[in-house]
Amino acid sequence: MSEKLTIKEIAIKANTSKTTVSFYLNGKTDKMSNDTKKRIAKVIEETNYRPSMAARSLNSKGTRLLGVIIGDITNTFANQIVKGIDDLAREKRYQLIVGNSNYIYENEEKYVNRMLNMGVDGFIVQPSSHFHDLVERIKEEDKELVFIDSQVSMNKEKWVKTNNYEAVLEASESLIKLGYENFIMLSADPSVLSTRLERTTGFLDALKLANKTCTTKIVDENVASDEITTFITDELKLGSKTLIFVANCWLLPRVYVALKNYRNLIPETIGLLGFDNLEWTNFSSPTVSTIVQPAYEEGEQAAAILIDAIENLNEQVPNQILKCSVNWSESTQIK
Amino acid sequence: MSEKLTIKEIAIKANTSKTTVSFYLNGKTDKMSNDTKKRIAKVIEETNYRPSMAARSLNSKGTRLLGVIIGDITNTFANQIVKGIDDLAREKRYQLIVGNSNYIYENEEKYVNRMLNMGVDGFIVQPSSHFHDLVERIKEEDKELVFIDSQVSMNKEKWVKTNNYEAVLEASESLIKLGYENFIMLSADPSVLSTRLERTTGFLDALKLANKTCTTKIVDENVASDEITTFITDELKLGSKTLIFVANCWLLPRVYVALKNYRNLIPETIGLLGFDNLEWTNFSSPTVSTIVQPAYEEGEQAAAILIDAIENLNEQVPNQILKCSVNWSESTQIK
DNA sequence: ACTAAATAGTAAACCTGTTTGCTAATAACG
DNA sequence: CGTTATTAGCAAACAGGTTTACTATTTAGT
Repeated sequence: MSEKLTIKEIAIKANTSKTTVSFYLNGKTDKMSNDTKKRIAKVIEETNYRPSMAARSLNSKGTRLLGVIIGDITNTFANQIVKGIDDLAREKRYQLIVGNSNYIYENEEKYVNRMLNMGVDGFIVQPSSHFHDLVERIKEEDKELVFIDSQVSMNKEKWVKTNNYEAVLEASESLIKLGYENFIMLSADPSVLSTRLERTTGFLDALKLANKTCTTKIVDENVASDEITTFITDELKLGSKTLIFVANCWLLPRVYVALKNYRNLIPETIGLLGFDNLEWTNFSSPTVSTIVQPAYEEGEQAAAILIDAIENLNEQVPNQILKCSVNWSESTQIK
Repeated sequence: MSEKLTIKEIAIKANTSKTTVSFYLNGKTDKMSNDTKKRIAKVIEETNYRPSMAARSLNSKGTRLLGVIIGDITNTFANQIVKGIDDLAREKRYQLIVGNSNYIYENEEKYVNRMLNMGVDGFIVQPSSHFHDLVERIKEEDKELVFIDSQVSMNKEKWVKTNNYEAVLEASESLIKLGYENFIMLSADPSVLSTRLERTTGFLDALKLANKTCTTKIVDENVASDEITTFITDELKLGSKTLIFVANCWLLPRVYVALKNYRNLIPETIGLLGFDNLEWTNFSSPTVSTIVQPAYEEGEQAAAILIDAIENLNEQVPNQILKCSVNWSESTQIK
């Protein structure tokens, strides 16, 4: 079927030239008679003509594509971020290309290259700590970059994040006051993601201020549930009030399962504090207290900053720190 | 900085012609001396040259972009589908562009147009019932299309789905045998999505076979929780065993909350059967029985079929019906 | 040794829009 | 009325690759 129509055919049908049609399509209609405009509009309408993006972006006018690289899109937090980005991007007529890095440098590199290939106008990245080298590559090609959630260098880049450190510090302090004596922290490798480091440091600093110590376990996503269960069981010094802080949302369910036989001790003897707005923590018994990040807003902000940079406006304030809130629930006593 | 290099410069540096470099880039190296190959490889390596996708796809060679249009990316089911598609696509060097339709025709249309603009090589779509008109538009442009989850016309299109009807029918029948007398069904509008219709029909057919009747409530995503709570409360004829079937994953938490004051009656007096693999149903108390679709596999299959069609291979069998399983849990008695 | 076939490589046309530089035609001005 | 300024519009060059059609050089075959 589709003899795919080109701007040339439109021009012929509208009895004008390619140039004029092109101007029309790009809104440069100031030097154009109403009659011509109408003729072109009519033909475009009738033929349902849509210009080829490929040909357009050949002239390096930009592709209206944004590259989004995020650690794990299957978790709710990342999901909401992307939704926030997408909603704003769509409003501004940009389209997302999303990549899942699993926080692995090789994947980040692969996506950066691919997205540069495709001619994205800019990047929003939740970077692993190794992303550093890729920043240069992106800058070499004059593409804009906004970090989200985590960051690599505070210096020159644009970013949006949440106050992980302060939020954990404050929440921990208020829990310490409730009389917990024994502390356990579980986290994924803090050297991989700056937010992880902020969270673990926040917790440890709170303990330090209160002269408490803590047992820490660093795990990765492949950790066996058994291993966590064994660890938790070993570390629970029953009799002394224990607070368990789980720094990553995907880790929380595993810890929760490990606590299966101790649920009746929650929250009096065992306190549990997690991260992020997970649907199930509202339905579990007991429900779980979590520190909640404004993920959707984070995404919106990042998109606004990026698009602003791409279009050379200077309206958005870069580098925003958004505040977390705490969803106090049954797994911790309330002050 | 970046004097962006073109194939011409590479050719000059490698002391050869554009043509030869182009052939090299596309793997047409059969008629090429090893020496030439090495020279080109070296220059590309040194300069970190990457050809412009825009220029490439101008020659209508395809963009290696796949358009994915899905109802609601924030639910786990859709998420797993997209992950399945993405994993396979990445393996085959395709890139996804994902759009959220919210099951609304206008959004579907917008995304189809935009993705056609961008020159995607094909579509994977979870279509609303109104998608019909867009099928033609896609076919007019000779793009491939694979429906996933839902479908519009059984006739000519390719699709991958799960056996919603049979799964619901069987699960319901086995529950009816346990002695439930009173039946409640909640669903989103079945006329919008074919899977919804299959599920509701499956449930009603099971009841019909057993000579039972059912109270049905059709809601949309904006329904107030209060409304559901009131409905549930009104319909629960305590004393007679009641089975509640919730046909949509996003609806289940709202119903669950509505049952707050009746949880001790579960599962003896009240049975609850939901849909999809939701993390929280494993942590709630009681845990919830759900019919689980093999979402990730569905995505993989769809991607395999689509890519197969794009590349004109005929290796994949189109039109697969994957089997659901049931995650029997505490919200229903077990046979 | 001489033709036919295979090999290695290239110049030029092409894909579809955008942008530049120029030309008529009309309007404004003195 | 003649000259300049403005308006409306177009031909041609261009963007960065791919593909076609053709040439020159070897190799193979008899």
